[in-house]
Amino acid sequence: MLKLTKKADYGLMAMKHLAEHVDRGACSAKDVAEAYGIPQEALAKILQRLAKVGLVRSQHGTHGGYTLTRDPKMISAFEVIKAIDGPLFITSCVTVRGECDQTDRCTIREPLRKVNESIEQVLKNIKISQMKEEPEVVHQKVETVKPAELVTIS
Amino acid sequence: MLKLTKKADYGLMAMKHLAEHVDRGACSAKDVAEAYGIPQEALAKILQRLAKVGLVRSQHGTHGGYTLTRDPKMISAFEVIKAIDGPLFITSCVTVRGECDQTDRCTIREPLRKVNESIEQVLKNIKISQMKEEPEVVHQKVETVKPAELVTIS
DNA sequence: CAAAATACGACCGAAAAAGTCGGAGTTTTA
DNA sequence: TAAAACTCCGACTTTTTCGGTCGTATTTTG
Repeated sequence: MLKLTKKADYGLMAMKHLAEHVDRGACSAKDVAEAYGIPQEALAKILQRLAKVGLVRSQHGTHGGYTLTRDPKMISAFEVIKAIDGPLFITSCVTVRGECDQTDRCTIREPLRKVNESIEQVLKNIKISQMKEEPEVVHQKVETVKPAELVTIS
Repeated sequence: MLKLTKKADYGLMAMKHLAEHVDRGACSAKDVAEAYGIPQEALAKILQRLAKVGLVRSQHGTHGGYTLTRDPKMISAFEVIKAIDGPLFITSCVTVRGECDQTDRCTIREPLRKVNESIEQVLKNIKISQMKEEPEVVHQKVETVKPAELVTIS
């Protein structure tokens, strides 16, 4: 629950790897897979999806592989995750159509949508270039819901 | 991916329902289930978990059911979700032991842990009493990671 | 005692996730 | 230029998780 898939995980690792090796030209799926102990074919499929949405460029043949198409400072974790796992929704109520598929009596749709937006914002703010161990933190404004004192029930 | 389970969804709906009917005494699982079109047995099991962790109090027998044990202003969505789905981790790398089970070569563990904390904070800040349609938003400080300009790779 | 409600565990089918296999396309090189 | 080496690409299978159901026992009320 509320967990990234391993594919998204792998994707982020791969993107970070590519970001660290921009000087060395293209990295093959095999290279990246071996570097982190990821099944090669699994990673290949992930990189294919990233290529499809244009986050990386693929190169066939000997010495081929994948390269970033953009500065890693300009690529957010959100983009990578979305490309691999599809649009993320915190709850089954919040679908692409903005509709609650099960019942129209669902009353928590809107507040959860706000939470969803907050999480999206967090993921959009972290970039591939920041994916290092022990990043420092700053205080930054993120949209969240009103404190309890201001909205009451019954 | 990054989605709440339906169980957690149901649990939040039920908690909100209980919060709106504190005056009417206990609500049975059947009542709540019928109100939102949720399978009764499924919801019962969820309410049992909430009872186990002390978020609601259960009452056997005729006119029995469940009641909140606390002011809904003091119950966060995080507590409810955690009770139902267990501790939430944004990635498979971040386990209870803080260890990456698959490989120690994982290099994105720490940044994702920070993201995880940010999301926890968002969920801790939203309370059951706020679970109404169209809540207004405010700007609030949430810990997030450093902007791209300040941390670079390679 | 009978009715109403919770408590608990086992079970099953469907859906999603994780991983595997064979094939197609490029580049290199002899 | 043709074969070999290397890589990407898409379909398929296995495994796990989720969602829901059923059955039985227990507790309380009328």
